[in-house]
Amino acid sequence: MLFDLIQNKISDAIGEELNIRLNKNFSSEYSNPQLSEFFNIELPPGFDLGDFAIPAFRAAKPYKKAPPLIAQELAKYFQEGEVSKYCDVSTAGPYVNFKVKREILIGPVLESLLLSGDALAEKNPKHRPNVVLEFSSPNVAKAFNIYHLRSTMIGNSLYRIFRARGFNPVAINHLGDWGTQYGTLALAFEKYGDHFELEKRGIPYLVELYVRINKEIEADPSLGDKARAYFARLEKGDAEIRKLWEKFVSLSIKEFERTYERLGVHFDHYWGESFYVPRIPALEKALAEKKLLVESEGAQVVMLDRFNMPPCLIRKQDGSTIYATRDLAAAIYRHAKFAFERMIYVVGAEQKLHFAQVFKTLELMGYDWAKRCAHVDFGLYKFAGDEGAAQKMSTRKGRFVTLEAVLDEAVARVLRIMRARTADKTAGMSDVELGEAAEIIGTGAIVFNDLRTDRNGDVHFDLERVCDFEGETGPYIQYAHTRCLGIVRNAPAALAATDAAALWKAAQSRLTEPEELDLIRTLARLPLILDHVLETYRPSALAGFLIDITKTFNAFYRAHKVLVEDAELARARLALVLATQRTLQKGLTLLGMKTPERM
RNA sequence: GAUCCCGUAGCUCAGCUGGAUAGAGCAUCUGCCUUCUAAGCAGAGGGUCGCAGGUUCGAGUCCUGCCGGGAUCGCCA
Repeated sequence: MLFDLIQNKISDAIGEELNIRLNKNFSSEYSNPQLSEFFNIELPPGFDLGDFAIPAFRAAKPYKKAPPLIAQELAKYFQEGEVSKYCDVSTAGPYVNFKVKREILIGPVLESLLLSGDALAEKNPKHRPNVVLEFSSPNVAKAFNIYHLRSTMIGNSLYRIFRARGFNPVAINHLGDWGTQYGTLALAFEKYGDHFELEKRGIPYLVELYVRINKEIEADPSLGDKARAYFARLEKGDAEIRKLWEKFVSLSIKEFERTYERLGVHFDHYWGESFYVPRIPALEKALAEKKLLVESEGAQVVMLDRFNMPPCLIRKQDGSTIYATRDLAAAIYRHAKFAFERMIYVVGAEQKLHFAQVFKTLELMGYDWAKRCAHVDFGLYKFAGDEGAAQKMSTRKGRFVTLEAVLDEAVARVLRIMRARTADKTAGMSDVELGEAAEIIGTGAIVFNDLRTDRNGDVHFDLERVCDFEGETGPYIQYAHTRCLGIVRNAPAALAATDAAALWKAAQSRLTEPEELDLIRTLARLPLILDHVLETYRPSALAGFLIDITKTFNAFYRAHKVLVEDAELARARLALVLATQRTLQKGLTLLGMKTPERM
């Protein structure tokens, strides 16, 4: 997009002058051709200083001059060069600061921000490389609990941002539909299962059975062997167990899809683990041909001790496969199918070793694309336990919080708040509209709380706190967005009818206040932030950025009235409000959140 | 025991990958609805960035060693 180019153009121009023009003048004196070693471009701490900066510390030694002196000489060169068309160049002690000129901000930058939301933040190269994203991947016959939200929303957000930035993402839901646990469940169902109850209660009933059988296995380990035997039968194609398993899978997918729809999450493929089972023989053949497969303690494994890792298990003692086997087959299949530029696994940090083993095994098999696979890991959800200590969830122990219950609670609280508001705020809103808004705000609060936390750490989840809806929350951003919409709605007909070109023109002559220009500067950083998210796989950076925009907008909102008597000034500020509204909407959409019309 | 992650205000977290005086939110205190939505805004107090060394012009950020918390370490996923 346009302001994307401008940001790049400015920083490129700075870099270019650094390396070519300045080089000529400085290098003869100091005989070092690589100025970029001594100078780097960075962002200053505040807009009052500038939009870009170059510190002069590192050059002090080779040039044998004090940093402030170097900064001054450097600034002089920039002031005479190409960059001075876009920026005011000044020095502040040892720093050279570049402040984008007002006519650039209210010119091309604002113009591009006024484009429709779809064009905002987008990059459209001719070639769109495939990026495979595996995320969410809940286990069949288990509740979709709040812990799954991390993988689901991080993956969903990356999916949306990849698409916006010129990639072709492929979303795969790697359902946990295979493995010993289905032997365990089949055993439980055979022991005390009831088809009538299953039809009536669905997944919760299966979860109950699962918790019950695990308690028994703990007391009687021989039952565990029996469960493994059941899975071995399933894998060999035992018709009776297979039929039961299929029932569990279809019931589960139906339930998951309800949740995905509520969250606006989309998958291109539901390829669970079982999907890759037919491809395992070919995998084993390849492993054997490369002489990687060895027998150890009765199991078939790939030894990784050279790399300081335990062996990667391919087949267990009882002859059945294990998740690593399926992950290997899956990776090979996906590469053959998509020739991906990157493949990203959004899976919890507790599986770090597992993915290290899988990637290493692929590498040993000679697949150079193993380097392009990444495990995007994240921490746990923790709850305040009875003793005040954070507690980990465990389906086996029956300790979990279902996502549905959390979302419902948040929505109910929002509804209560909305109903308690003064009549004029929700005036004209029917019960249905009220309900729809509450759904958007409530789920948004939960989603935002999840995404704003850096994925490296654990999420301390406290429903009371999350549902406070004050301060830096999802509703905070949605609220600013509805304020923007409110201004547009309240604009007199003549003003509202103004087209984008006229708005932009008004802005060019009338936007002068610092709050107005800072808002444009902030909005203009969206593309930089998005690319940062894709480098680090951290949607939390986007969440934090939306908070920044909201704060800056609220400061503007408080300081200046938009719909003023002076029609031209009103038009100018309306342009800014529209730019903010579109940026916020785009940002929230990329996080997987919706925007209510009123709240 | 080994490997990896985390430790920043009373609580929950940012800190743009080494730069300008360590920032928010919650909680506490003080102001602001006759101005487009107060789920908001402005302000105050609160810090030896776990501890000790090291690298450097410069360290919350990098390296080493401790301390504390968590995850993982072959037949679960």
